[in-house]
Amino acid sequence: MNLNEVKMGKIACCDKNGVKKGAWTPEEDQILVNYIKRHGHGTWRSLPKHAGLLRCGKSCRLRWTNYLRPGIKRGPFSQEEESTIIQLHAMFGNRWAVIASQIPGRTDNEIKNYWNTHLKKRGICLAENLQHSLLLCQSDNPSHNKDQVSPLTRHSIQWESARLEAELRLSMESSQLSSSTNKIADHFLLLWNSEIGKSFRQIKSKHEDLYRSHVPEIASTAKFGSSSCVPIQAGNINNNHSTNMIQQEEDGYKPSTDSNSSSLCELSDFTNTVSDMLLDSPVGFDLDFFQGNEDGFAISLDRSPDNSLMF
DNA sequence: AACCGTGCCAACCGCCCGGAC
DNA sequence: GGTCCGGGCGGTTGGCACGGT
Repeated sequence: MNLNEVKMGKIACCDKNGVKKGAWTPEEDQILVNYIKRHGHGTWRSLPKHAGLLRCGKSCRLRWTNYLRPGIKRGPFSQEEESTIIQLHAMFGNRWAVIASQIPGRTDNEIKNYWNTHLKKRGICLAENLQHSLLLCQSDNPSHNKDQVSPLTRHSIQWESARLEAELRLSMESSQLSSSTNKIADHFLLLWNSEIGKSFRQIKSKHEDLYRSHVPEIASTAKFGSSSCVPIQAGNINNNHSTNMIQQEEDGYKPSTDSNSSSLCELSDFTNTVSDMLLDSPVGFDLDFFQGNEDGFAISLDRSPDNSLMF
């Protein structure tokens, strides 16, 4: 057992087999890189022996794919990458490999870590803050009648709170999805990368800009929510209006009929096209999975009407 | 200066899937 | 059809860094 393993706090159970564990040294990295450059990785299990490394093949593969492989992007995530992660996570849950495949230079491990340490926490904090704000508005201050709270604010809080809770719930439940969803995920990736997916993201951006410009108090704090951009209908929350975009408010805001209606038309067209594509799905899932309605369309990953994912 | 708590992230572990036999 | 094996994936662990007391 070497010093490094002692520092790592791990008893090298494989030491008796001559297999080293723990952090990789620069020397080991160099050996691995040189070998793969010359011979390719071949069979991972036999690689350590041929390369002269005292590691198991699995460890070599992990080190290569997550750290040494060319094209790995280090450093902080950009706004765009973050937004993509959130959107894809809303669709696929904890399927990090699928998400990573859409973000060049980032590994599944890195995305998983980023989600667990940054995004998930941010989502929970925001949801709690919003719920707290709502409670304060409604009960803590007797002189502060809830009717005096701006409908826009109240509606926004309800909306964001409900959506975040549902999004978090979905992320937890997604781990329980059956393997049949793999093919569904593939199909969604196809859509995501198509022109349709591209235009869908543009349309969504339009709605977000509209939303942000009229809900500054939410937009300024709701980085998670505003960038995730995948409003979700929460079934177990008492919010009667959460599925409707904010339409009428006391501050005189009147949504632009033109931009709204054209966006809705685009969304409607998008929905129809997607439905057509999904009819060709090799998986054969029923269309309860993907429903259109007057509010737009919904993707119900668990096929429960109470947990639909609203676009 | 020492200790403690917390966040980050590289690495490990165990399970699962698909291909070969 | 059953078994074995390699590889991939997601969850978890634990050392390090850093800030607060």
